Amino acid sequence: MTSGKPAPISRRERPAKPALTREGIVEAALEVMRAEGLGRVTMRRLAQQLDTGAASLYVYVRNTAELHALMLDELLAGLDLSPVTAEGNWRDRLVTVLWSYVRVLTEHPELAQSALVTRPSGPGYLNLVDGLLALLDAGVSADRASWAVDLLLHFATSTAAEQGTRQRAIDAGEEEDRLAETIASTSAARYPHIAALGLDLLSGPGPDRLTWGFNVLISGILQTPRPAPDTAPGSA
Amino acid sequence: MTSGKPAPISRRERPAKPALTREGIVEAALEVMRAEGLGRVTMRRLAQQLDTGAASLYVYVRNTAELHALMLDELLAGLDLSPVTAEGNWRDRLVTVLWSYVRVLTEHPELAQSALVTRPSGPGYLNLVDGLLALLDAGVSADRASWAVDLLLHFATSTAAEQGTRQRAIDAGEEEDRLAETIASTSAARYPHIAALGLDLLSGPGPDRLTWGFNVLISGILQTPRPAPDTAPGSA
DNA sequence: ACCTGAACACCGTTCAAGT
DNA sequence: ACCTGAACACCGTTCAAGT
Repeated sequence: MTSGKPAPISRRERPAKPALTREGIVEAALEVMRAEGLGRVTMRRLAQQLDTGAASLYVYVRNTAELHALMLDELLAGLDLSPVTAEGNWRDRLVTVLWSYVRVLTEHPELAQSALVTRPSGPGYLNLVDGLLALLDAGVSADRASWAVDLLLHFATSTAAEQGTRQRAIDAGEEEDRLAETIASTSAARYPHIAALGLDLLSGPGPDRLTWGFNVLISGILQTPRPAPDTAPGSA
Repeated sequence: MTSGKPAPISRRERPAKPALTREGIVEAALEVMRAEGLGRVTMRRLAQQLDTGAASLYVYVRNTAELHALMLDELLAGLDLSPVTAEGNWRDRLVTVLWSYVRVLTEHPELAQSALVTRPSGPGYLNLVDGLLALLDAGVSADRASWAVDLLLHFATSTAAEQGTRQRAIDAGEEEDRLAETIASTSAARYPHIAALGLDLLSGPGPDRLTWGFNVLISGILQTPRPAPDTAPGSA
């Protein structure tokens, strides 16, 4: 992706065997993921890709969870944060940045899922958070921005995790069908409100819905102050 | 670990060997989960618990994902939905029900994670959705309630998934420490807004924060109409 | 119809031993 | 210091064969 490495070890020929580095491992992992999905990014498969043994990877990466976190951060480092400093309505710019975050995660939905469990902490993530805070600065106080950024990213991440994995999962659509069937066959007596809504309930998280969600969150944030700390604020 | 196994095979005595059923399997799975965590609820471990072979389970359960969904629905069926029909402010009652949902999921956080991927569709879930719709009915139009219930459950589920798994994950706290360290050592130049907030950024999703989140969502929902369908509404 | 053993094709992680 | 093979302790799922 960056630049062509000029044949590092190569005793004579060989595709290179690029000498293990943390960065190289992460890059290879992203490659495998793009080609075969995160499910195939296992230590063993990855070692094979790098022409080494699985055990070697543990010199550079603590475990699979850390590997995933590194992969995600690499992706986040590629985000376009220019809207942060652009002209125009801060709300619109905020939504734009959030959308670009969701877009990245939706392309690699399994990573989104792992981000839900292991909170990222790399430079890519910190950059994003800092940008979002800058945008929120225009609209809310700092303490509220702190919770707000968490809420917004949380929503964005979990939406991506949900959507994406669902596309792939369980033979695409079968699940949807099952739910649709359930709703259709549901006695209006047992679940009256669901029956009344019918299929609208699963119109699914299209783009409209995500944008609506962002707007709900932002409006809500603007209207809801943080509660005053009740117990001593410094209590560990 | 649990108790001394009292002579297992015995053709005469025996605790019963309860004859496999879908319900029995789910129940046993919940037992194993409560005792050893969802990570240990594997087909093989479960089969062992039920004194049979792993292959036998596939007669009753399509795969591991379905098993997890069944387990979750069983848990949801136990929710207290009485606030739905109680007296009082609908917003408060809505938050109460959502809180009870989160409480269940937080006790079994790994299930929350799986719920994010495989949308539940059992009676327990439908019951909950119907109840939430009933509550929302007091405040918003039906079409908005449809999206709202999704958004609220989504937030609740992912919060539980995040919190819970994080407690266990990566040696409890190490990750937090790492992030805190990063923030502390962060040059205020590179991430000025993060530096300005300092540790408040990771004050963590305590109860206050979840309640704040629900209030943000509800306020936002009340203020944000669904967009008018732009393209032909019936387009597949 | 239900149940089973055995097999297939995998996993993450550790560790003693090599270079 | 880094790398490796081999081992440990597991997985989900399928399938032919039994009852």
